[in-house]
Amino acid sequence: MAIADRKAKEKDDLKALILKGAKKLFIDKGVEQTTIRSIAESIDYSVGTVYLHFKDKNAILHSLHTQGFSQLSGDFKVLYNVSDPMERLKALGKVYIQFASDNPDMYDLMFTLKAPMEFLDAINEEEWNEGKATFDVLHTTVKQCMEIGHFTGHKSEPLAFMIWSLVHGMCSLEISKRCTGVNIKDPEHIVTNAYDEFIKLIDKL
Amino acid sequence: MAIADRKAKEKDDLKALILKGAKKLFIDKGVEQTTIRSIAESIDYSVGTVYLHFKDKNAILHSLHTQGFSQLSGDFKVLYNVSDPMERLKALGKVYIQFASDNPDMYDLMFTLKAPMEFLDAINEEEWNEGKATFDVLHTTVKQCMEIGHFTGHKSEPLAFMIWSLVHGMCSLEISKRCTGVNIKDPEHIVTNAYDEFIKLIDKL
DNA sequence: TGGAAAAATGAACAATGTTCATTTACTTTG
DNA sequence: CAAAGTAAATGAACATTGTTCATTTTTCCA
Repeated sequence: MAIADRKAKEKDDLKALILKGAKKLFIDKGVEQTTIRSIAESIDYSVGTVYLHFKDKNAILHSLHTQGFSQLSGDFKVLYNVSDPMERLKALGKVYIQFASDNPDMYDLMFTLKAPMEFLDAINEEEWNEGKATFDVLHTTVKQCMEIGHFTGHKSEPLAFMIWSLVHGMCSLEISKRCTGVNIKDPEHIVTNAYDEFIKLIDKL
Repeated sequence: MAIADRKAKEKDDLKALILKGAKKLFIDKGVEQTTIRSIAESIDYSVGTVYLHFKDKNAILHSLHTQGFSQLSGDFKVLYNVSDPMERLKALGKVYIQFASDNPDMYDLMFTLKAPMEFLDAINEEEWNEGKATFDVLHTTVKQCMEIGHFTGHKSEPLAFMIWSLVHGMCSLEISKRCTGVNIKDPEHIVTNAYDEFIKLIDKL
C-alpha cells in the first residue's frame, strides 16, 4: 500500500503547511487577522481545503497553542542543569516570563484565549494535557523545595498554583496592556522588578 | 433654555438606557453575544440610534468597564473599617477575588479584554484612570504596611504590582478555564486555597 | 403653520466563519 | 488503455457581525 502511505504523507504535509501559514499570520498579525481566508491565501489553497483538514478555526488555534507549549517546554530544558530546586524554581519563573515577553500572542493563546479550551470542549476532552504537563514541572520543583526544608507548613499544590498565578498575572497584565497608564514609574521593567520582589520575599523565609 | 436642558437629559437618559441594555446582555450572555443589534433590539431602538450615542462597540464596552470599576471600588468600602494595614491588605485580596468570582465577565472586561484599552487609544487617552485608582488603593496599603515595619527591604511599587499580579493571575486562570483539566485535587477552591498560602507566606516574614 | 434642526431609522456594505454542490485530479478496474 | 469510481480541491453562497449614511420622522421655534 505504498500509494496509501504517500497519500497519508501528503495529507500530513498539507496539514503542516496550513499550520505553518497560520502560525506566520498569527505571529505577524495576531489572532483577529488570522482569518481562514488569509491562511488559505497564504499557502495558495482554497478556503474549503483548510476545512478538509481542520474542523474549524478553534481546531487550528488549538494546534498552534500546542506548538506554543512545545516551544515553552523546550525553553525549560536549560533548567535541567540547575540542581538546587530553589534556584531552579526561581529560574523557572524567569524563563516563563521571558517566554511570555518574547511571544506575547502565543502566550495569550496558551493561557488566556478561549479558542483552545473551546476546542477541547468540542471534542469532549476533559484534560488539558499541555497545561497539566507544564504545571507539573512547577509543582514537582515546589515539592523538591519542600523536601529539602523550604516552604514548611505549606501545601505544595496550592503553593505551586500561587506561584504560577504570580508569574502568569504579571505576564497577563503586561500583555493586556494593563501596566501602562497606571502611573508605574518604570513600566518597561515592572514585570522583572516585581518578580525580583518575589524572589526577595522567598529568600527571607 | 428649559427645552435644551430637557433634551440634554433625554440624551443622557437614552445613553444610560443603551448601557443598561448592554450591561444586561453582557452579564447574561457574555461579550460575543452582546451585539449592537441585540442591544438595540433589547431597548426597542434601531441600530443607528446606538451609534448616535456611542462611537463604536469599544466605546460601549469601555463604559461598561468603568461601571465595573465603580462596583469594585464600592466593594472595597468594607475595608475602610480595617485599621491595621496588614489585615487590610489581606482582606483587599479577598474582596478582589470575590469580585472576580461573582462577576467573571465584568472582570474579564476590566482586566483582560482589549476593547476598553483600544477605546482609550482611539481617543488618545494615555492614562487608565480606573486601573490607576484601583492600583493606588493597593499601593497605598502596601506603603502603610511598610511604614509600620512590614516588608523591609522591599520597594513598594513593584511589591504592590507583584501582589496585584498574584491575585489577578489566580482570577485570570480561573476565568479563562485554565484550572480545570490540570489535575488539581480541589479545583473548586484552588483560588481560595492558593490565596491562603500567600497569607501564610507573608505571615511568616 | 411651515420650514429648519434634531433624532431616529433600517437598508446596504464589507468582513468573517462555515457549508456544500460542483469540478478537478487521481486511482483502480475491466 | 479507457472508463468508472474515488478522493481532493474549489469557490460561490449563507448567516452573522460592526459600521455607515441617505432617508424619514419628530420636534422646535419664528
